[in-house]
Amino acid sequence: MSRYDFKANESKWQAAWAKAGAFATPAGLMGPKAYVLEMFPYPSGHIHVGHVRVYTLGDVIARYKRARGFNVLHPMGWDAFGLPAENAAIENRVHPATWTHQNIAHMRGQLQSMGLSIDWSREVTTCEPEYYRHEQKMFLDFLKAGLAYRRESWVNWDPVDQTVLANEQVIDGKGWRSGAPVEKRKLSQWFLRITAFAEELRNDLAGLEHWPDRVRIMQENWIGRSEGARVRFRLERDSSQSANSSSPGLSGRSMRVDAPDKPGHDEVMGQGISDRLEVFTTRPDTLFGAAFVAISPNHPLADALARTDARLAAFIAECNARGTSEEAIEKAEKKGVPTGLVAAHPFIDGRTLPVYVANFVLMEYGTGAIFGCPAHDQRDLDFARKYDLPVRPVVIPDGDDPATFTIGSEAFVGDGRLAHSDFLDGLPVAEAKAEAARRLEAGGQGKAEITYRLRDWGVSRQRYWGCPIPIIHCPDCGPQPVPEKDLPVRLPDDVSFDAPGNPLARHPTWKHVPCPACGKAAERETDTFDTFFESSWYFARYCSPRADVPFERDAVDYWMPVDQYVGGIEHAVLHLLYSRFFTRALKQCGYIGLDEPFDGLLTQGMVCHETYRDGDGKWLFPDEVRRDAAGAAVTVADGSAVTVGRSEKMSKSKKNVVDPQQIIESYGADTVRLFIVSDSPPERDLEWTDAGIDGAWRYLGRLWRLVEDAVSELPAPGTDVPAAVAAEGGSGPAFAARRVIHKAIRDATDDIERLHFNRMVARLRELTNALAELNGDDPATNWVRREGLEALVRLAAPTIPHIAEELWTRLGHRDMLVSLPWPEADARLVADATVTVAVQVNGKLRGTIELARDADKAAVEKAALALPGVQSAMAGQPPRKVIVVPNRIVNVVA
RNA sequence: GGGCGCGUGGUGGAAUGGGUAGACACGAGGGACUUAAAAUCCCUUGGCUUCGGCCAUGCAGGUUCGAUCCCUGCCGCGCCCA
Repeated sequence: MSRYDFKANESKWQAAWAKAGAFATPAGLMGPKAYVLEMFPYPSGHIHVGHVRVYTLGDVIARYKRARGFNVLHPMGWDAFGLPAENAAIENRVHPATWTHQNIAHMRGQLQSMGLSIDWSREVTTCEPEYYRHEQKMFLDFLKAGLAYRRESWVNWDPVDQTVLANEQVIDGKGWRSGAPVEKRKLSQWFLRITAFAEELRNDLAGLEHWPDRVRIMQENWIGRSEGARVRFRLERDSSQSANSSSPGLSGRSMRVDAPDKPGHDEVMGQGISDRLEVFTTRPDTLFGAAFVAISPNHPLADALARTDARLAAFIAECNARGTSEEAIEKAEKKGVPTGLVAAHPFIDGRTLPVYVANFVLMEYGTGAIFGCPAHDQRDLDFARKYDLPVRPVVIPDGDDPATFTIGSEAFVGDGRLAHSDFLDGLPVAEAKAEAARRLEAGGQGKAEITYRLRDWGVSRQRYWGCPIPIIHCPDCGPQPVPEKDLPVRLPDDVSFDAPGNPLARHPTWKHVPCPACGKAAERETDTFDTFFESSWYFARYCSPRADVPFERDAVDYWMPVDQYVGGIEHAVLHLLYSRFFTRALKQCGYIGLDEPFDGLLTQGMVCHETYRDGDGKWLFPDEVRRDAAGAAVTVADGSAVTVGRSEKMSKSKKNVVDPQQIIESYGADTVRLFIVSDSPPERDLEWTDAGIDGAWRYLGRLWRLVEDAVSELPAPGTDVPAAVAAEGGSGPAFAARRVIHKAIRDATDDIERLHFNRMVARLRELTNALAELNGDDPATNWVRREGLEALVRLAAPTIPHIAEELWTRLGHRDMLVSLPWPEADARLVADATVTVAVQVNGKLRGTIELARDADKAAVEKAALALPGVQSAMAGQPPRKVIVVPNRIVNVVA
C-alpha cells in the first residue's frame, strides 16, 4: 500500500483540471447559475491566512454548486491601486506598477497552489487602463446625471508628506508616517452623491435576507436616518450686550442685516452675514424649552463673524487643531463662545436665544447648527450649566407634576407629556413633534425634515497610484470633462518619488493640456480616485471582463447579482455600502439593470493565534517557540522561557503570524483547506493551531488508508445492487450501513447548504468512522462498502479536492470527480421506521424507549411508565400528569 | 455613553419553531504493535459520589410539565457607533 504523496498528487490534479478546463465559466447564458465571489485581494505580495480562509470558504461553495448542476462563475482579480505601492516606491525605489505586477504574479501562484476552482481567464487587474478607463467614463456619466460634483471640503493635511490623510492615518493628531501634527485644510474635492440614495439604501436592507443581521444593522446605523424638523431662526444683534467688549467685531458696522422678508438670503454672502439661521433638530417638541442656539466652528456664519472677532477666530482655530472625529468631539469638554447674536424664538414673541459657536456641533450633520434644550439633552444641559443658561423642563414624565418637576444633573430624555409649551401642552412626545413641525410649516418658520448621518462620498485622493480623475481645469471655463474620445486618461510612467507630495502634480508635462472647451492652456486634475471606486464595480466586470464596453448587458443580466459573496466583516460598511450605491448609480445611468449587487453575504471571522514573548518582553514568531519535554514553551534559539499570551488576531506587530505557503508546502493544500473549514463556523474567529493542522493531516492519511485497504476487494464500479442487499429489506447489517451512508449524504448536504461547513466535516468524520467499523468481507458488505466510500469521497471533494480526485480514480473510475454531480440520498433509506423517545420524570431523564414512528399515544404512555427508571423515581405514586410529545419525549409529572 | 453580538468539558465547537446537553475533533491518560521511536490501532476522558445517584450550558431570579434556547437584572468578553 502506498503512502499518500500530497505533493505529487496536488500538482497532478491541478494540472489535470487546468488541462480539462474544468473551471471554465459556461458560455451559454442559460439555466440555473451560481455566482460565487470572494472579495478580491490587494496584491501585497504574499497571501496570508486570512486570504486562505476566505478563498477556501468560497471554493467549497463554488465546487459544491458546480456539482449541484449550476453554471458557476468563480473569478479572481486584483485590487491593485493603493498606497502600499507608493510606499514601496519611496522605500525601495521600485515603480508602483512593477512592484504591483511582481506581487500579482507571486500571489497568483500561491493561490493556484491552493487548488481553487477559479476561472483564471477572467482575471481583472484594476490598475490596468483596460480596467480603469471604464470607471473614468462612469464618472463622467455620474457628473452628467448629477451624481458627482465638486465642492470644498475639510481634509486632514500632513504638512511634511504634503498629502491628505484618511482619518485612520491620523494617530493622536499626528501623521502616521511623518509624525507631524496634522492640519485641517480646505480643498476642492470630487464627491459622489450617495446621499441621494440614503433612503433607498436604508429601506432595501430589509430585502437582503441572506445577509447577516449585524451587517444590516451596521449599515443602518451608518446611514443614520433621523426624523425631525428644520427650524429657521431670525438673527438679531444682541441689544442687551451691545457694549460687550469681548466681542469687538460686533459693532454692527461689519455686519449686514438683510431685510427680514428678503427671500433667498439665508446664506452668507461675501462679507455680509445673513439674518437667518437654519437649524435641524430631532426634537422640535422641545422648542419651548430652548435656551440657546449653537453653530459649528466650521459654519459659514462662524467663519464670517470670526473675520472681525479675534476671540471667535482663536476659538475656531482651537477647534480645528483638535480632531474633527465625532469621537474627539464627544470626549472634549463642551465649550462655546458667544457670537453677540441672538435668535428670535419662532413661537414666543419677544424671546431671544443667545447664539454660540460651540465645539460639539458638527458642520457635517444636519445644517451645522442646533438649538439647545438643556432639560432634555445631556450635552445641552452640560453646556447650559457651564454658561448659566436657563433649564426649562417641557416634557414631564408620567406621574410627575409639571409645576414641581425639575432637572438636576441629568437631562430627561424619556417619553412623557408636554408642559409649559403653549399649544403643545398635554401632548405625548411623538404627537408634539408632529404638531410642532406642522406649526413651523404653517408659520413659514420651518418644516418637518428627515436627515441622514450618511455623507456624500469624497473620492479625490492626492495620490499617484490610483485612477486619474478625467477632468481638465481651465482658468476660463472651469472644470471640464475629458472628452470621451480622449479616454482613458493614463497614468504617466515616468514619475519620481524623490520629493513629498503627489508625483502627478509635479510631473513636468503630464498635466498641461489644452482646455477641451476653449482650447486655451489648461491643467489636468491631478487627484486620483479613492480605491474604493475600483472595488465598487469589479464584481459586475467579471461577467464580461474582456469586453470593450464596461458591461455586456446580457452577461450581467444573467450572472448578477452575486449569489454568494464572501469576505471580512471589516468591510461591513464602506465597501459593501459603496458597492450598493454604485450599482444603483450605474443603473440610473443605464449601464446595468439591478439595484442590489450581492444577494448572499458570508462574513468570515478573523484568524487568531497565540502570542509569545521572551524574557525581555519582545514578541516572538510562532516559529521561534517550541515546547520542551515538560510541555512548557521555550525559545528555539536558547531554550529560555517564553510567556504565552492569549490568542489574538494575527498581526505583524505581535508576530503571531504563520505563513500559509509554508504550511501548504509541508502538509499540502488539502490539509490546510480541511483545517480551515473544520474547526470553527465560518463567521466566527478561527484559532490557528499546529494541533489542528496535524489533526487534519491525520484525517487525510486515515481516509487514504480506508480506501486503499478496501479497494482490492470491492466489486467493480457500477455493479448493480446485489440480491443479498436488496433482499434484506428493512433489516440486517448491510441495510443499517446503507442507512448510515444515506443519512450522511442528506445531513452533509444540508450542512453545506446552510454554510455550516464545520458540521459538514463532522458528518464526514462520522461516516468515516462508520465505514471503518463496517465488518465483513462478503459480496454484500463489499458492495455497501463501495457505496459508502464513494459517497464519502464525493462529499469530501469540495473541501479536499485533490485527494478526493485521486481516491476516485483508485476506486476504479475514469471520469473526473469535478465533472460529476453531487450524490443524492435515497429517501427510502433515510426514513426511520422507529424512533427513540426520551422519558423524563419532572423534566429529568429516566430512560429511553424504542417505538414505532407515530405510535399510539396511550401505548407510548404505558411503555414510558413501565420503565424501571421511571418506576423507581415515582416511588409507587401515581403520575399527576403525563405529557407526550409524539416521536420525541414523554414527561411524567409526579 | 448608545447599539449589536457572544459566554457550553482542559481546548475548538455540536445541539435553539423549548423536548435525551457535550456530536465531531484537539489535548490528556491507559493499552496493543515495535529492539526502540515515529506512524497506526483499541479503550477511557464534564465534575462530585456513600455507586443509589447528585450537580452541571457566566451569575441571580422568572415563565413552563420541561429552559443552553424565552423574559428580567447583574458580571465578563468582542464588534460597531460615539
